[in-house]
Amino acid sequence: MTQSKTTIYDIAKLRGVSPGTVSAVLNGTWKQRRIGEKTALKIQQIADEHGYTLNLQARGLRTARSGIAGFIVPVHDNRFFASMSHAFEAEARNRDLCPVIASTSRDPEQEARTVETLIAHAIDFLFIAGANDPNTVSALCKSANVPYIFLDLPGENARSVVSNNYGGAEMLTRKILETMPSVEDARLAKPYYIGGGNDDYASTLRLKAFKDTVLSTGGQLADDQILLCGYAPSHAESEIAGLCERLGGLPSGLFINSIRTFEGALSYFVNKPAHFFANTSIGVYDYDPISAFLQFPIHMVRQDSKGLVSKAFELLDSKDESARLIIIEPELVAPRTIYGSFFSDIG
Amino acid sequence: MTQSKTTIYDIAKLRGVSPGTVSAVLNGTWKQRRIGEKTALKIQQIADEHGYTLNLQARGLRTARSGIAGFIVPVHDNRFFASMSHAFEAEARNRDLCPVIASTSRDPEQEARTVETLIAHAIDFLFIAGANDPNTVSALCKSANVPYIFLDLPGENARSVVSNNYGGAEMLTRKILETMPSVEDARLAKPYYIGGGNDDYASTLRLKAFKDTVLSTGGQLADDQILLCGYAPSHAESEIAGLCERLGGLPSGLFINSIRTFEGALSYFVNKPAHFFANTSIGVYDYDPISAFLQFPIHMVRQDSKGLVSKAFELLDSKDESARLIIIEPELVAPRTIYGSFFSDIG
DNA sequence: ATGAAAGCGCTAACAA
DNA sequence: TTGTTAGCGCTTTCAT
Repeated sequence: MTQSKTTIYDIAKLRGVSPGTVSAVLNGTWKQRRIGEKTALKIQQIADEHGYTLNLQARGLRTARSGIAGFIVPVHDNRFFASMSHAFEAEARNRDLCPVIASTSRDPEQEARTVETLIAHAIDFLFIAGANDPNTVSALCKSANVPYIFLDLPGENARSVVSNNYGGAEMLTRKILETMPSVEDARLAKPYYIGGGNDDYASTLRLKAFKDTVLSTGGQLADDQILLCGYAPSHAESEIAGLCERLGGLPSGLFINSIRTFEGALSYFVNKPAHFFANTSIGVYDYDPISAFLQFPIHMVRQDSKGLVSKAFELLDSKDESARLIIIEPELVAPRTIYGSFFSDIG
Repeated sequence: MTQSKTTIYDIAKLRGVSPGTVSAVLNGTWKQRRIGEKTALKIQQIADEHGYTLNLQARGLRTARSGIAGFIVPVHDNRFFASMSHAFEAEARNRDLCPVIASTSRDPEQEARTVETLIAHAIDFLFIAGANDPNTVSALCKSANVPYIFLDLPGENARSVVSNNYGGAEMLTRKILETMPSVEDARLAKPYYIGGGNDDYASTLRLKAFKDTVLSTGGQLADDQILLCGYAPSHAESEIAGLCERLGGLPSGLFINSIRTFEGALSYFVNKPAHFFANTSIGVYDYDPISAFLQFPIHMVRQDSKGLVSKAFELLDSKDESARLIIIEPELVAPRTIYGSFFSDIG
């Protein structure tokens, strides 16, 4: 493999035509350039024989576009974002673009660098899901004149498509309140909220919805009902262990803010007997298909990842570039718990 | 935003120096070019003020490399592949490369097109996980002189890093056989295998390991113990429903070939009472954290996605380009089922 | 310590 | 119906 790559010049020379002709043939514009079919065929054939491969960097340099559609996610190993990636890929392919997906590990600096790199590759447009530093992203895209849309987490003064965190949390809280068994012990007879913080966009809205809904339905709400322990499963585990020990059992209602928090809770639950779960109603703000089959019923909120992506593409198509926020409704998923005979009344 | 992008020429003119100088300053080679520090600083400043952004396509065209590391996965929304993507991103970033991840939806044609596109962008190297048509991928990369490594599914005559499917399935089968409760009914007292096909690389090995292990431990093995129903959860659901109806219950051993097959099985299990699961031992060839907490114990195999990726990078670094197959061991994950009191003896 | 200039491979406007 | 040519923005060798 000492021979360097074949270019249109090589082919032109081989066939005794001009590079321009070869170019036209190879990129499909030869009909409008009214190039003879025999020439075209022959050129194609030579290209194939010599294993010609297009140099997209050269084309991109010339045309000032790359045909790349960029998508940035915080992490790949997360159902919600992975599902968005999937939808993004499909639609980008539909449009004959090359989807390029990058992740930032939630690091603002890496986010900025990634955006810069993508811009430097002359991407056609950029979607950013769960941005860490929306303002910087906005500034970079704007100055490079690259169309961009935020997903899941909105940017100020930019086009954004987000999930209805408030509405979803309200639904979930209502469901928990509805199905909360009545218990004697006053300290147990209250809904608790666990997981995440109050600093990120989504969690702030969810927590507010939880509070509003509890209060508006005449429930009590004290500070000790809110356990902000971040997203790490291990923290959630110790936090919920502490709670259950303080209270002497599971509270009758539990709003769990993410699937990772839930995993932590499960680690604590693992040693508990079945009756431990008899007097509680649990909701998780996230979706996982297997959680639906646990021995106790879990109410889950599934965000519409496909819907988010497809709306973002609609926004991109509408030439209206004014900032606007589109809100997509999530869905409440009922438990499918195996314990039909036991819990079905509160399912 | 009518002004077009700033280039090194603009900056050169602004400062009254030559484009070459600006280039050297902006790409960090100015020290070895022995350019004055004051000049360098000034040029940097002008670049910043004018929002200069590098054009990587131009650089790539010139240098014939792009600084892009390519990774192809079949799908994004899958724990195993998502985890590999994550590891890939991290390591590529470590090396100051831009990680680009694309998926093919298991479509060989899309796979080929994606490889071509990435090659056309002059990627530095390519990893392909779960390739659909390894031979085509090999041919394309080889002819473009792009280093490439297969992951999870090996290519003929190419460097590959794969999971030990045979060994993993053997472990899992052994564990199932060990923990299989003894039952009266002869038709139930056998291990069954469900899910996938016998055409793809991984499944072939797993099935073979299952058969070998069952036979080598003196077990019986008839055709009806093997249910190849593909990967769709819905197929798995009806298949397992049929099986349980034929047998009058769950067999005492069940080898489930993938998490999606398992999801299908759960859909059938959902209406069953607890005693339905009393006399069975279930193993799943895949890992899911929440499955570990189901009411009946699930033995799982977790493939070492990080290990696969890191070995692939090692292979890339070793300049030895000869084809070789590296095998990574998966891990058997014990159940953490909540039913400690009930199933702990067979856990 | 810096400038000049060639050229990476392709496209597209203009000629012929 | 095809050829010619001028760049796209950057790097890099050779001058100075």
